[in-house]
Amino acid sequence: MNADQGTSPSQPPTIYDVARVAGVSIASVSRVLNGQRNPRAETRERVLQAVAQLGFVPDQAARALSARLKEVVGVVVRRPQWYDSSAFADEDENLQFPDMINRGMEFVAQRHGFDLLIRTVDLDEPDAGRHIFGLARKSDGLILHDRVLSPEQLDRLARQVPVVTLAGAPTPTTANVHGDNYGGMRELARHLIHDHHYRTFAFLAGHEGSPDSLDRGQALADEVAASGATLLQGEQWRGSYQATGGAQAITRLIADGVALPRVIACANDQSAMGVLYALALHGIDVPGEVAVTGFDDIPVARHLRPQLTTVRQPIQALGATAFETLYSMIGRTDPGQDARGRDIALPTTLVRRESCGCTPEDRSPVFPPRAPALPADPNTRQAD
Amino acid sequence: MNADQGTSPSQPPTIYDVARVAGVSIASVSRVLNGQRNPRAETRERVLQAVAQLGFVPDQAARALSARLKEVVGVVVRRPQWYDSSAFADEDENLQFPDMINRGMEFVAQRHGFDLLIRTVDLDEPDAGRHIFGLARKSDGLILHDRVLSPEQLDRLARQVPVVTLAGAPTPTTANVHGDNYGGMRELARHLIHDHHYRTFAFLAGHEGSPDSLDRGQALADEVAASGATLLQGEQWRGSYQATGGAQAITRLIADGVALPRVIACANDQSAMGVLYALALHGIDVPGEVAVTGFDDIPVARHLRPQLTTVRQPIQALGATAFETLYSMIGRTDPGQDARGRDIALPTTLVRRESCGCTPEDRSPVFPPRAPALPADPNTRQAD
DNA sequence: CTGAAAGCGCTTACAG
DNA sequence: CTGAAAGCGCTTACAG
Repeated sequence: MNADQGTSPSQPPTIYDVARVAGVSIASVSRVLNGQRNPRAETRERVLQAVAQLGFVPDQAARALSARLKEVVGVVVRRPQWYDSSAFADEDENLQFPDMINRGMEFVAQRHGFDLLIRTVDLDEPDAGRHIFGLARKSDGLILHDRVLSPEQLDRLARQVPVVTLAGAPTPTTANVHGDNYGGMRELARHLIHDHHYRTFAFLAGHEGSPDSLDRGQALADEVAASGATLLQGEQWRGSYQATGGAQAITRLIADGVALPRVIACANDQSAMGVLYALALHGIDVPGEVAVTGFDDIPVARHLRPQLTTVRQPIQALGATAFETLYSMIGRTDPGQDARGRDIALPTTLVRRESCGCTPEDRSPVFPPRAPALPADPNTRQAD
Repeated sequence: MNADQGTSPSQPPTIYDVARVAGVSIASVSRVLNGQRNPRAETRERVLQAVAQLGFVPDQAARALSARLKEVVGVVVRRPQWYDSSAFADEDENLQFPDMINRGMEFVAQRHGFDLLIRTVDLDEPDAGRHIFGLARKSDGLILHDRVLSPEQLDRLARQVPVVTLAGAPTPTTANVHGDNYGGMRELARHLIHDHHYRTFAFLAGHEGSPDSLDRGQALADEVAASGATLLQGEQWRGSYQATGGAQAITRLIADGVALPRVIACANDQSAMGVLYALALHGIDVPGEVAVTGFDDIPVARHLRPQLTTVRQPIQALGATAFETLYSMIGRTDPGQDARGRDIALPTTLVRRESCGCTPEDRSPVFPPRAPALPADPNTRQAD
């Protein structure tokens, strides 16, 4: 008899419809739905009944406008850049790492009723910054992966909305979350130097200016210097955090007739994948002739041949921590004891597999679980 | 002198601020920003000037409420389920496939000014459905990965908001997008049967009831039957679309002393990864003793040893097509010639690598590009 | 405990 | 071409 009967997409019911059916005011409907000020049992009952009958779910744009809270966090991921953009439009290469971080964010975000608005930006694009400011107006706060804004833009953005960066550096108005790059690479370097007695090294860097890459490279350089070993240097050891970048760098070095070092320590696992690929193509044995290591311990690292020795970052925890940090900044007007300005480092662990020259003693018949992927919920006594 | 000067997070400017600074009405501001009804050059000039000066960006919640368009699409991804949820909390295993699809969606979504609100749902959770309906009120439409709703729920949802499914089945009120599962697996099966002359097969299925898995299994079964070869059957050949599921299935079969078939065709690449892993653990040579194949051609497939023979799906195009289809349904009240009820299949291609027994002739020194990942923009004459 | 009303920040007929 | 005003669907002081 009414419009709701048709099969065509009818307008969803509004709070007015619920109020009418329940015979109460919209204020009462709002109150029972938001658990405010204990409505009378009967009122509550009638409202709930009407809500169920109509299948009412509040429109979140209206709610956001009124409550000044969207319950949405914007996430900006950097789109990989290419040396040769036409031949390698295969951007999916490095999907894994940022996506695992996002998964960690999402997990904790859900516990707070938040959703993630994900946006990939191409830094080559002229107004990448404008898109990020636009995203900010669809969200309550922003999490930025890996340097997507200039310091000036970042400052201007952080003045309008809470911002947390990943793999960046904290500013007075933003917080930063990262893995313990220096400590992780130091542990790996010591293993290579003292346990394996390797003497010549190269660090295949990530993209230019990346703080993660800088810290990792510095740790390796320091340990190599301390032990009197040799570190090859130069722009030819610049990668891109991608498999293609790693493969191309090695291919070029070999083509140029450069003597390879005993160890190639890569800025991340993706690069190492490309390096392994290129070395295999040229018949160079890993780890027999050249040892290769990564950083991150993305899930595929253990599926490579040889299995990749790497430094495990608590990838999902990075995302979870970034979200929790941002969440603590949202809706807070007092710039008092909040997270702004903090630099949060999460511990890493060395994972020795085969590509460094180790022989794993015990291989479990199934995949080793990636222990505590996420921190316990600090806001809940009991997991639900 | 005014509040904007401080370093504390000040309120972003509103359209009223812009109107005041420009000396015009908010209606005029709105008009120049939305390109409506050609405002006078001088008006336009003053507004733009004020906008730039204040760094004004419209609040999207307010815009959404007023314009009845959020420019947000909700994407629901299914969270993997585990046989043993405690030991394998390593959910990142199958991240790649859905995330690549999402990347394809995002790419075209950006061209329309849309963002993606991504939500992972745990089907074991009691009210997974409620969360999806909640997501719907934050979006203009929903894209559902791989069966996350019962047919009844789906119908109720589709009545309120446009819905496109991936790897599902179309309904009178929803559209579905999928790869050509049957055709792809048929081509692979014929290659295995007629080129390699294999005679015993097993199909490691995906999770129960998955239309993708069903279609792929059926294609294999049909070809095997047509050639008089043998297909092993039974619940022990049930996987989960995850590497862990594949590894466990094989480990269990071997423990049970079951004779392995000459070929294990897996429902997807992730499962094949786990199968390769488990076979290697038991010293079984691939493809010498057992050939293994996948489906999807996710980027790591070529990095496995042996390189994985598989059926390539146009993964990002699946996402892009899903978005375009949904987009065509948004804001459309006439249920006329729209996409509802359509089932859109995208072509697949066989990728012969090593795991089936082939020897790749030419390996390019770099990664072969994944040709046209995305369809051209039908709404733009010239790529920008 | 509950309702009438104001207000969140926009867009868009409606007049002029 | 432009402004005053209504309205999008909620939440939340403010009265009662």
